[in-house]
Amino acid sequence: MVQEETRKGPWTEQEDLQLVYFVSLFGERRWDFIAKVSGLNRTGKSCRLRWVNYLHPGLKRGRMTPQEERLVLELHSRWGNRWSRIARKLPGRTDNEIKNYWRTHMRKKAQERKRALSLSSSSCCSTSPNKNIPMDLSSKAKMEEGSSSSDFKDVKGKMTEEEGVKGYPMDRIWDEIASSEEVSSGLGYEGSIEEGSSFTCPPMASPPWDYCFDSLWRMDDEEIKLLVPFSDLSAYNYGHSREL
DNA sequence: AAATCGGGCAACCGCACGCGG
DNA sequence: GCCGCGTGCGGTTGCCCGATT
Repeated sequence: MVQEETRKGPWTEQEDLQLVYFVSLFGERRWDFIAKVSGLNRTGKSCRLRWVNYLHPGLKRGRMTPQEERLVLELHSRWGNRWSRIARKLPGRTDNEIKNYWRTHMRKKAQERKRALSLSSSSCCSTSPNKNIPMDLSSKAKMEEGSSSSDFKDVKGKMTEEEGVKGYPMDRIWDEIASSEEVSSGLGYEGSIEEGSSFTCPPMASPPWDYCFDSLWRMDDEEIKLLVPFSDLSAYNYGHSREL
């Protein structure tokens, strides 16, 4: 018998149902095993991803709240692109979701700044760069010029190879975009996010996290301490079914 | 009304890490 | 110590759909 080719692409409702059923039977582990016994012609990785990003019962749907947006900004300025780590601070949100949010958010910001730059460059000179825009303008301009039809991802790929070597790593650019955004939004994160500081942040509206019994959003002691101002600790006092 | 563009998001890929044999 | 396997993570791609022209 010829082995059927592994399926790729969007999941069907039937596949979702199958996956949910088998996960309920065997738990959130042994994804290869689940992929096999379920009869889904998917890889274990694909099953896991589908579960984590879409089918998990604790997932929150819909737009990010302003509180979540601020938190993402704050945590990204602290940790960089550690999406999974950031996601653990946002119960109900996945790393993928946050990553996507950040990308589009930053793309928007980059476009706005590009617009602002082109406006200011017509009336202003290059000798007195705006202090709120710490980025090397030539690098930035290059970066954005290269983005025909504003396809930022391509630019980013190039930056890591070309610009990055020249001493302007993409991460730094993203950080600077973010930090300038923080400054401009008057949030003044800089002082409060130092390691060991009090890390104050506006309290999040406490969502009904009680249903998050599983381990997607576990956190270690240090992280819990960090988060105490945000939400009632007891919300995280659920049983963990798996170790990390 | 049709074509084009851009944002949002789901999913894939490759690499790294941890663990057991 | 090495190897293979399972899993997690970050980066990237491609599709869908609403907005705009």
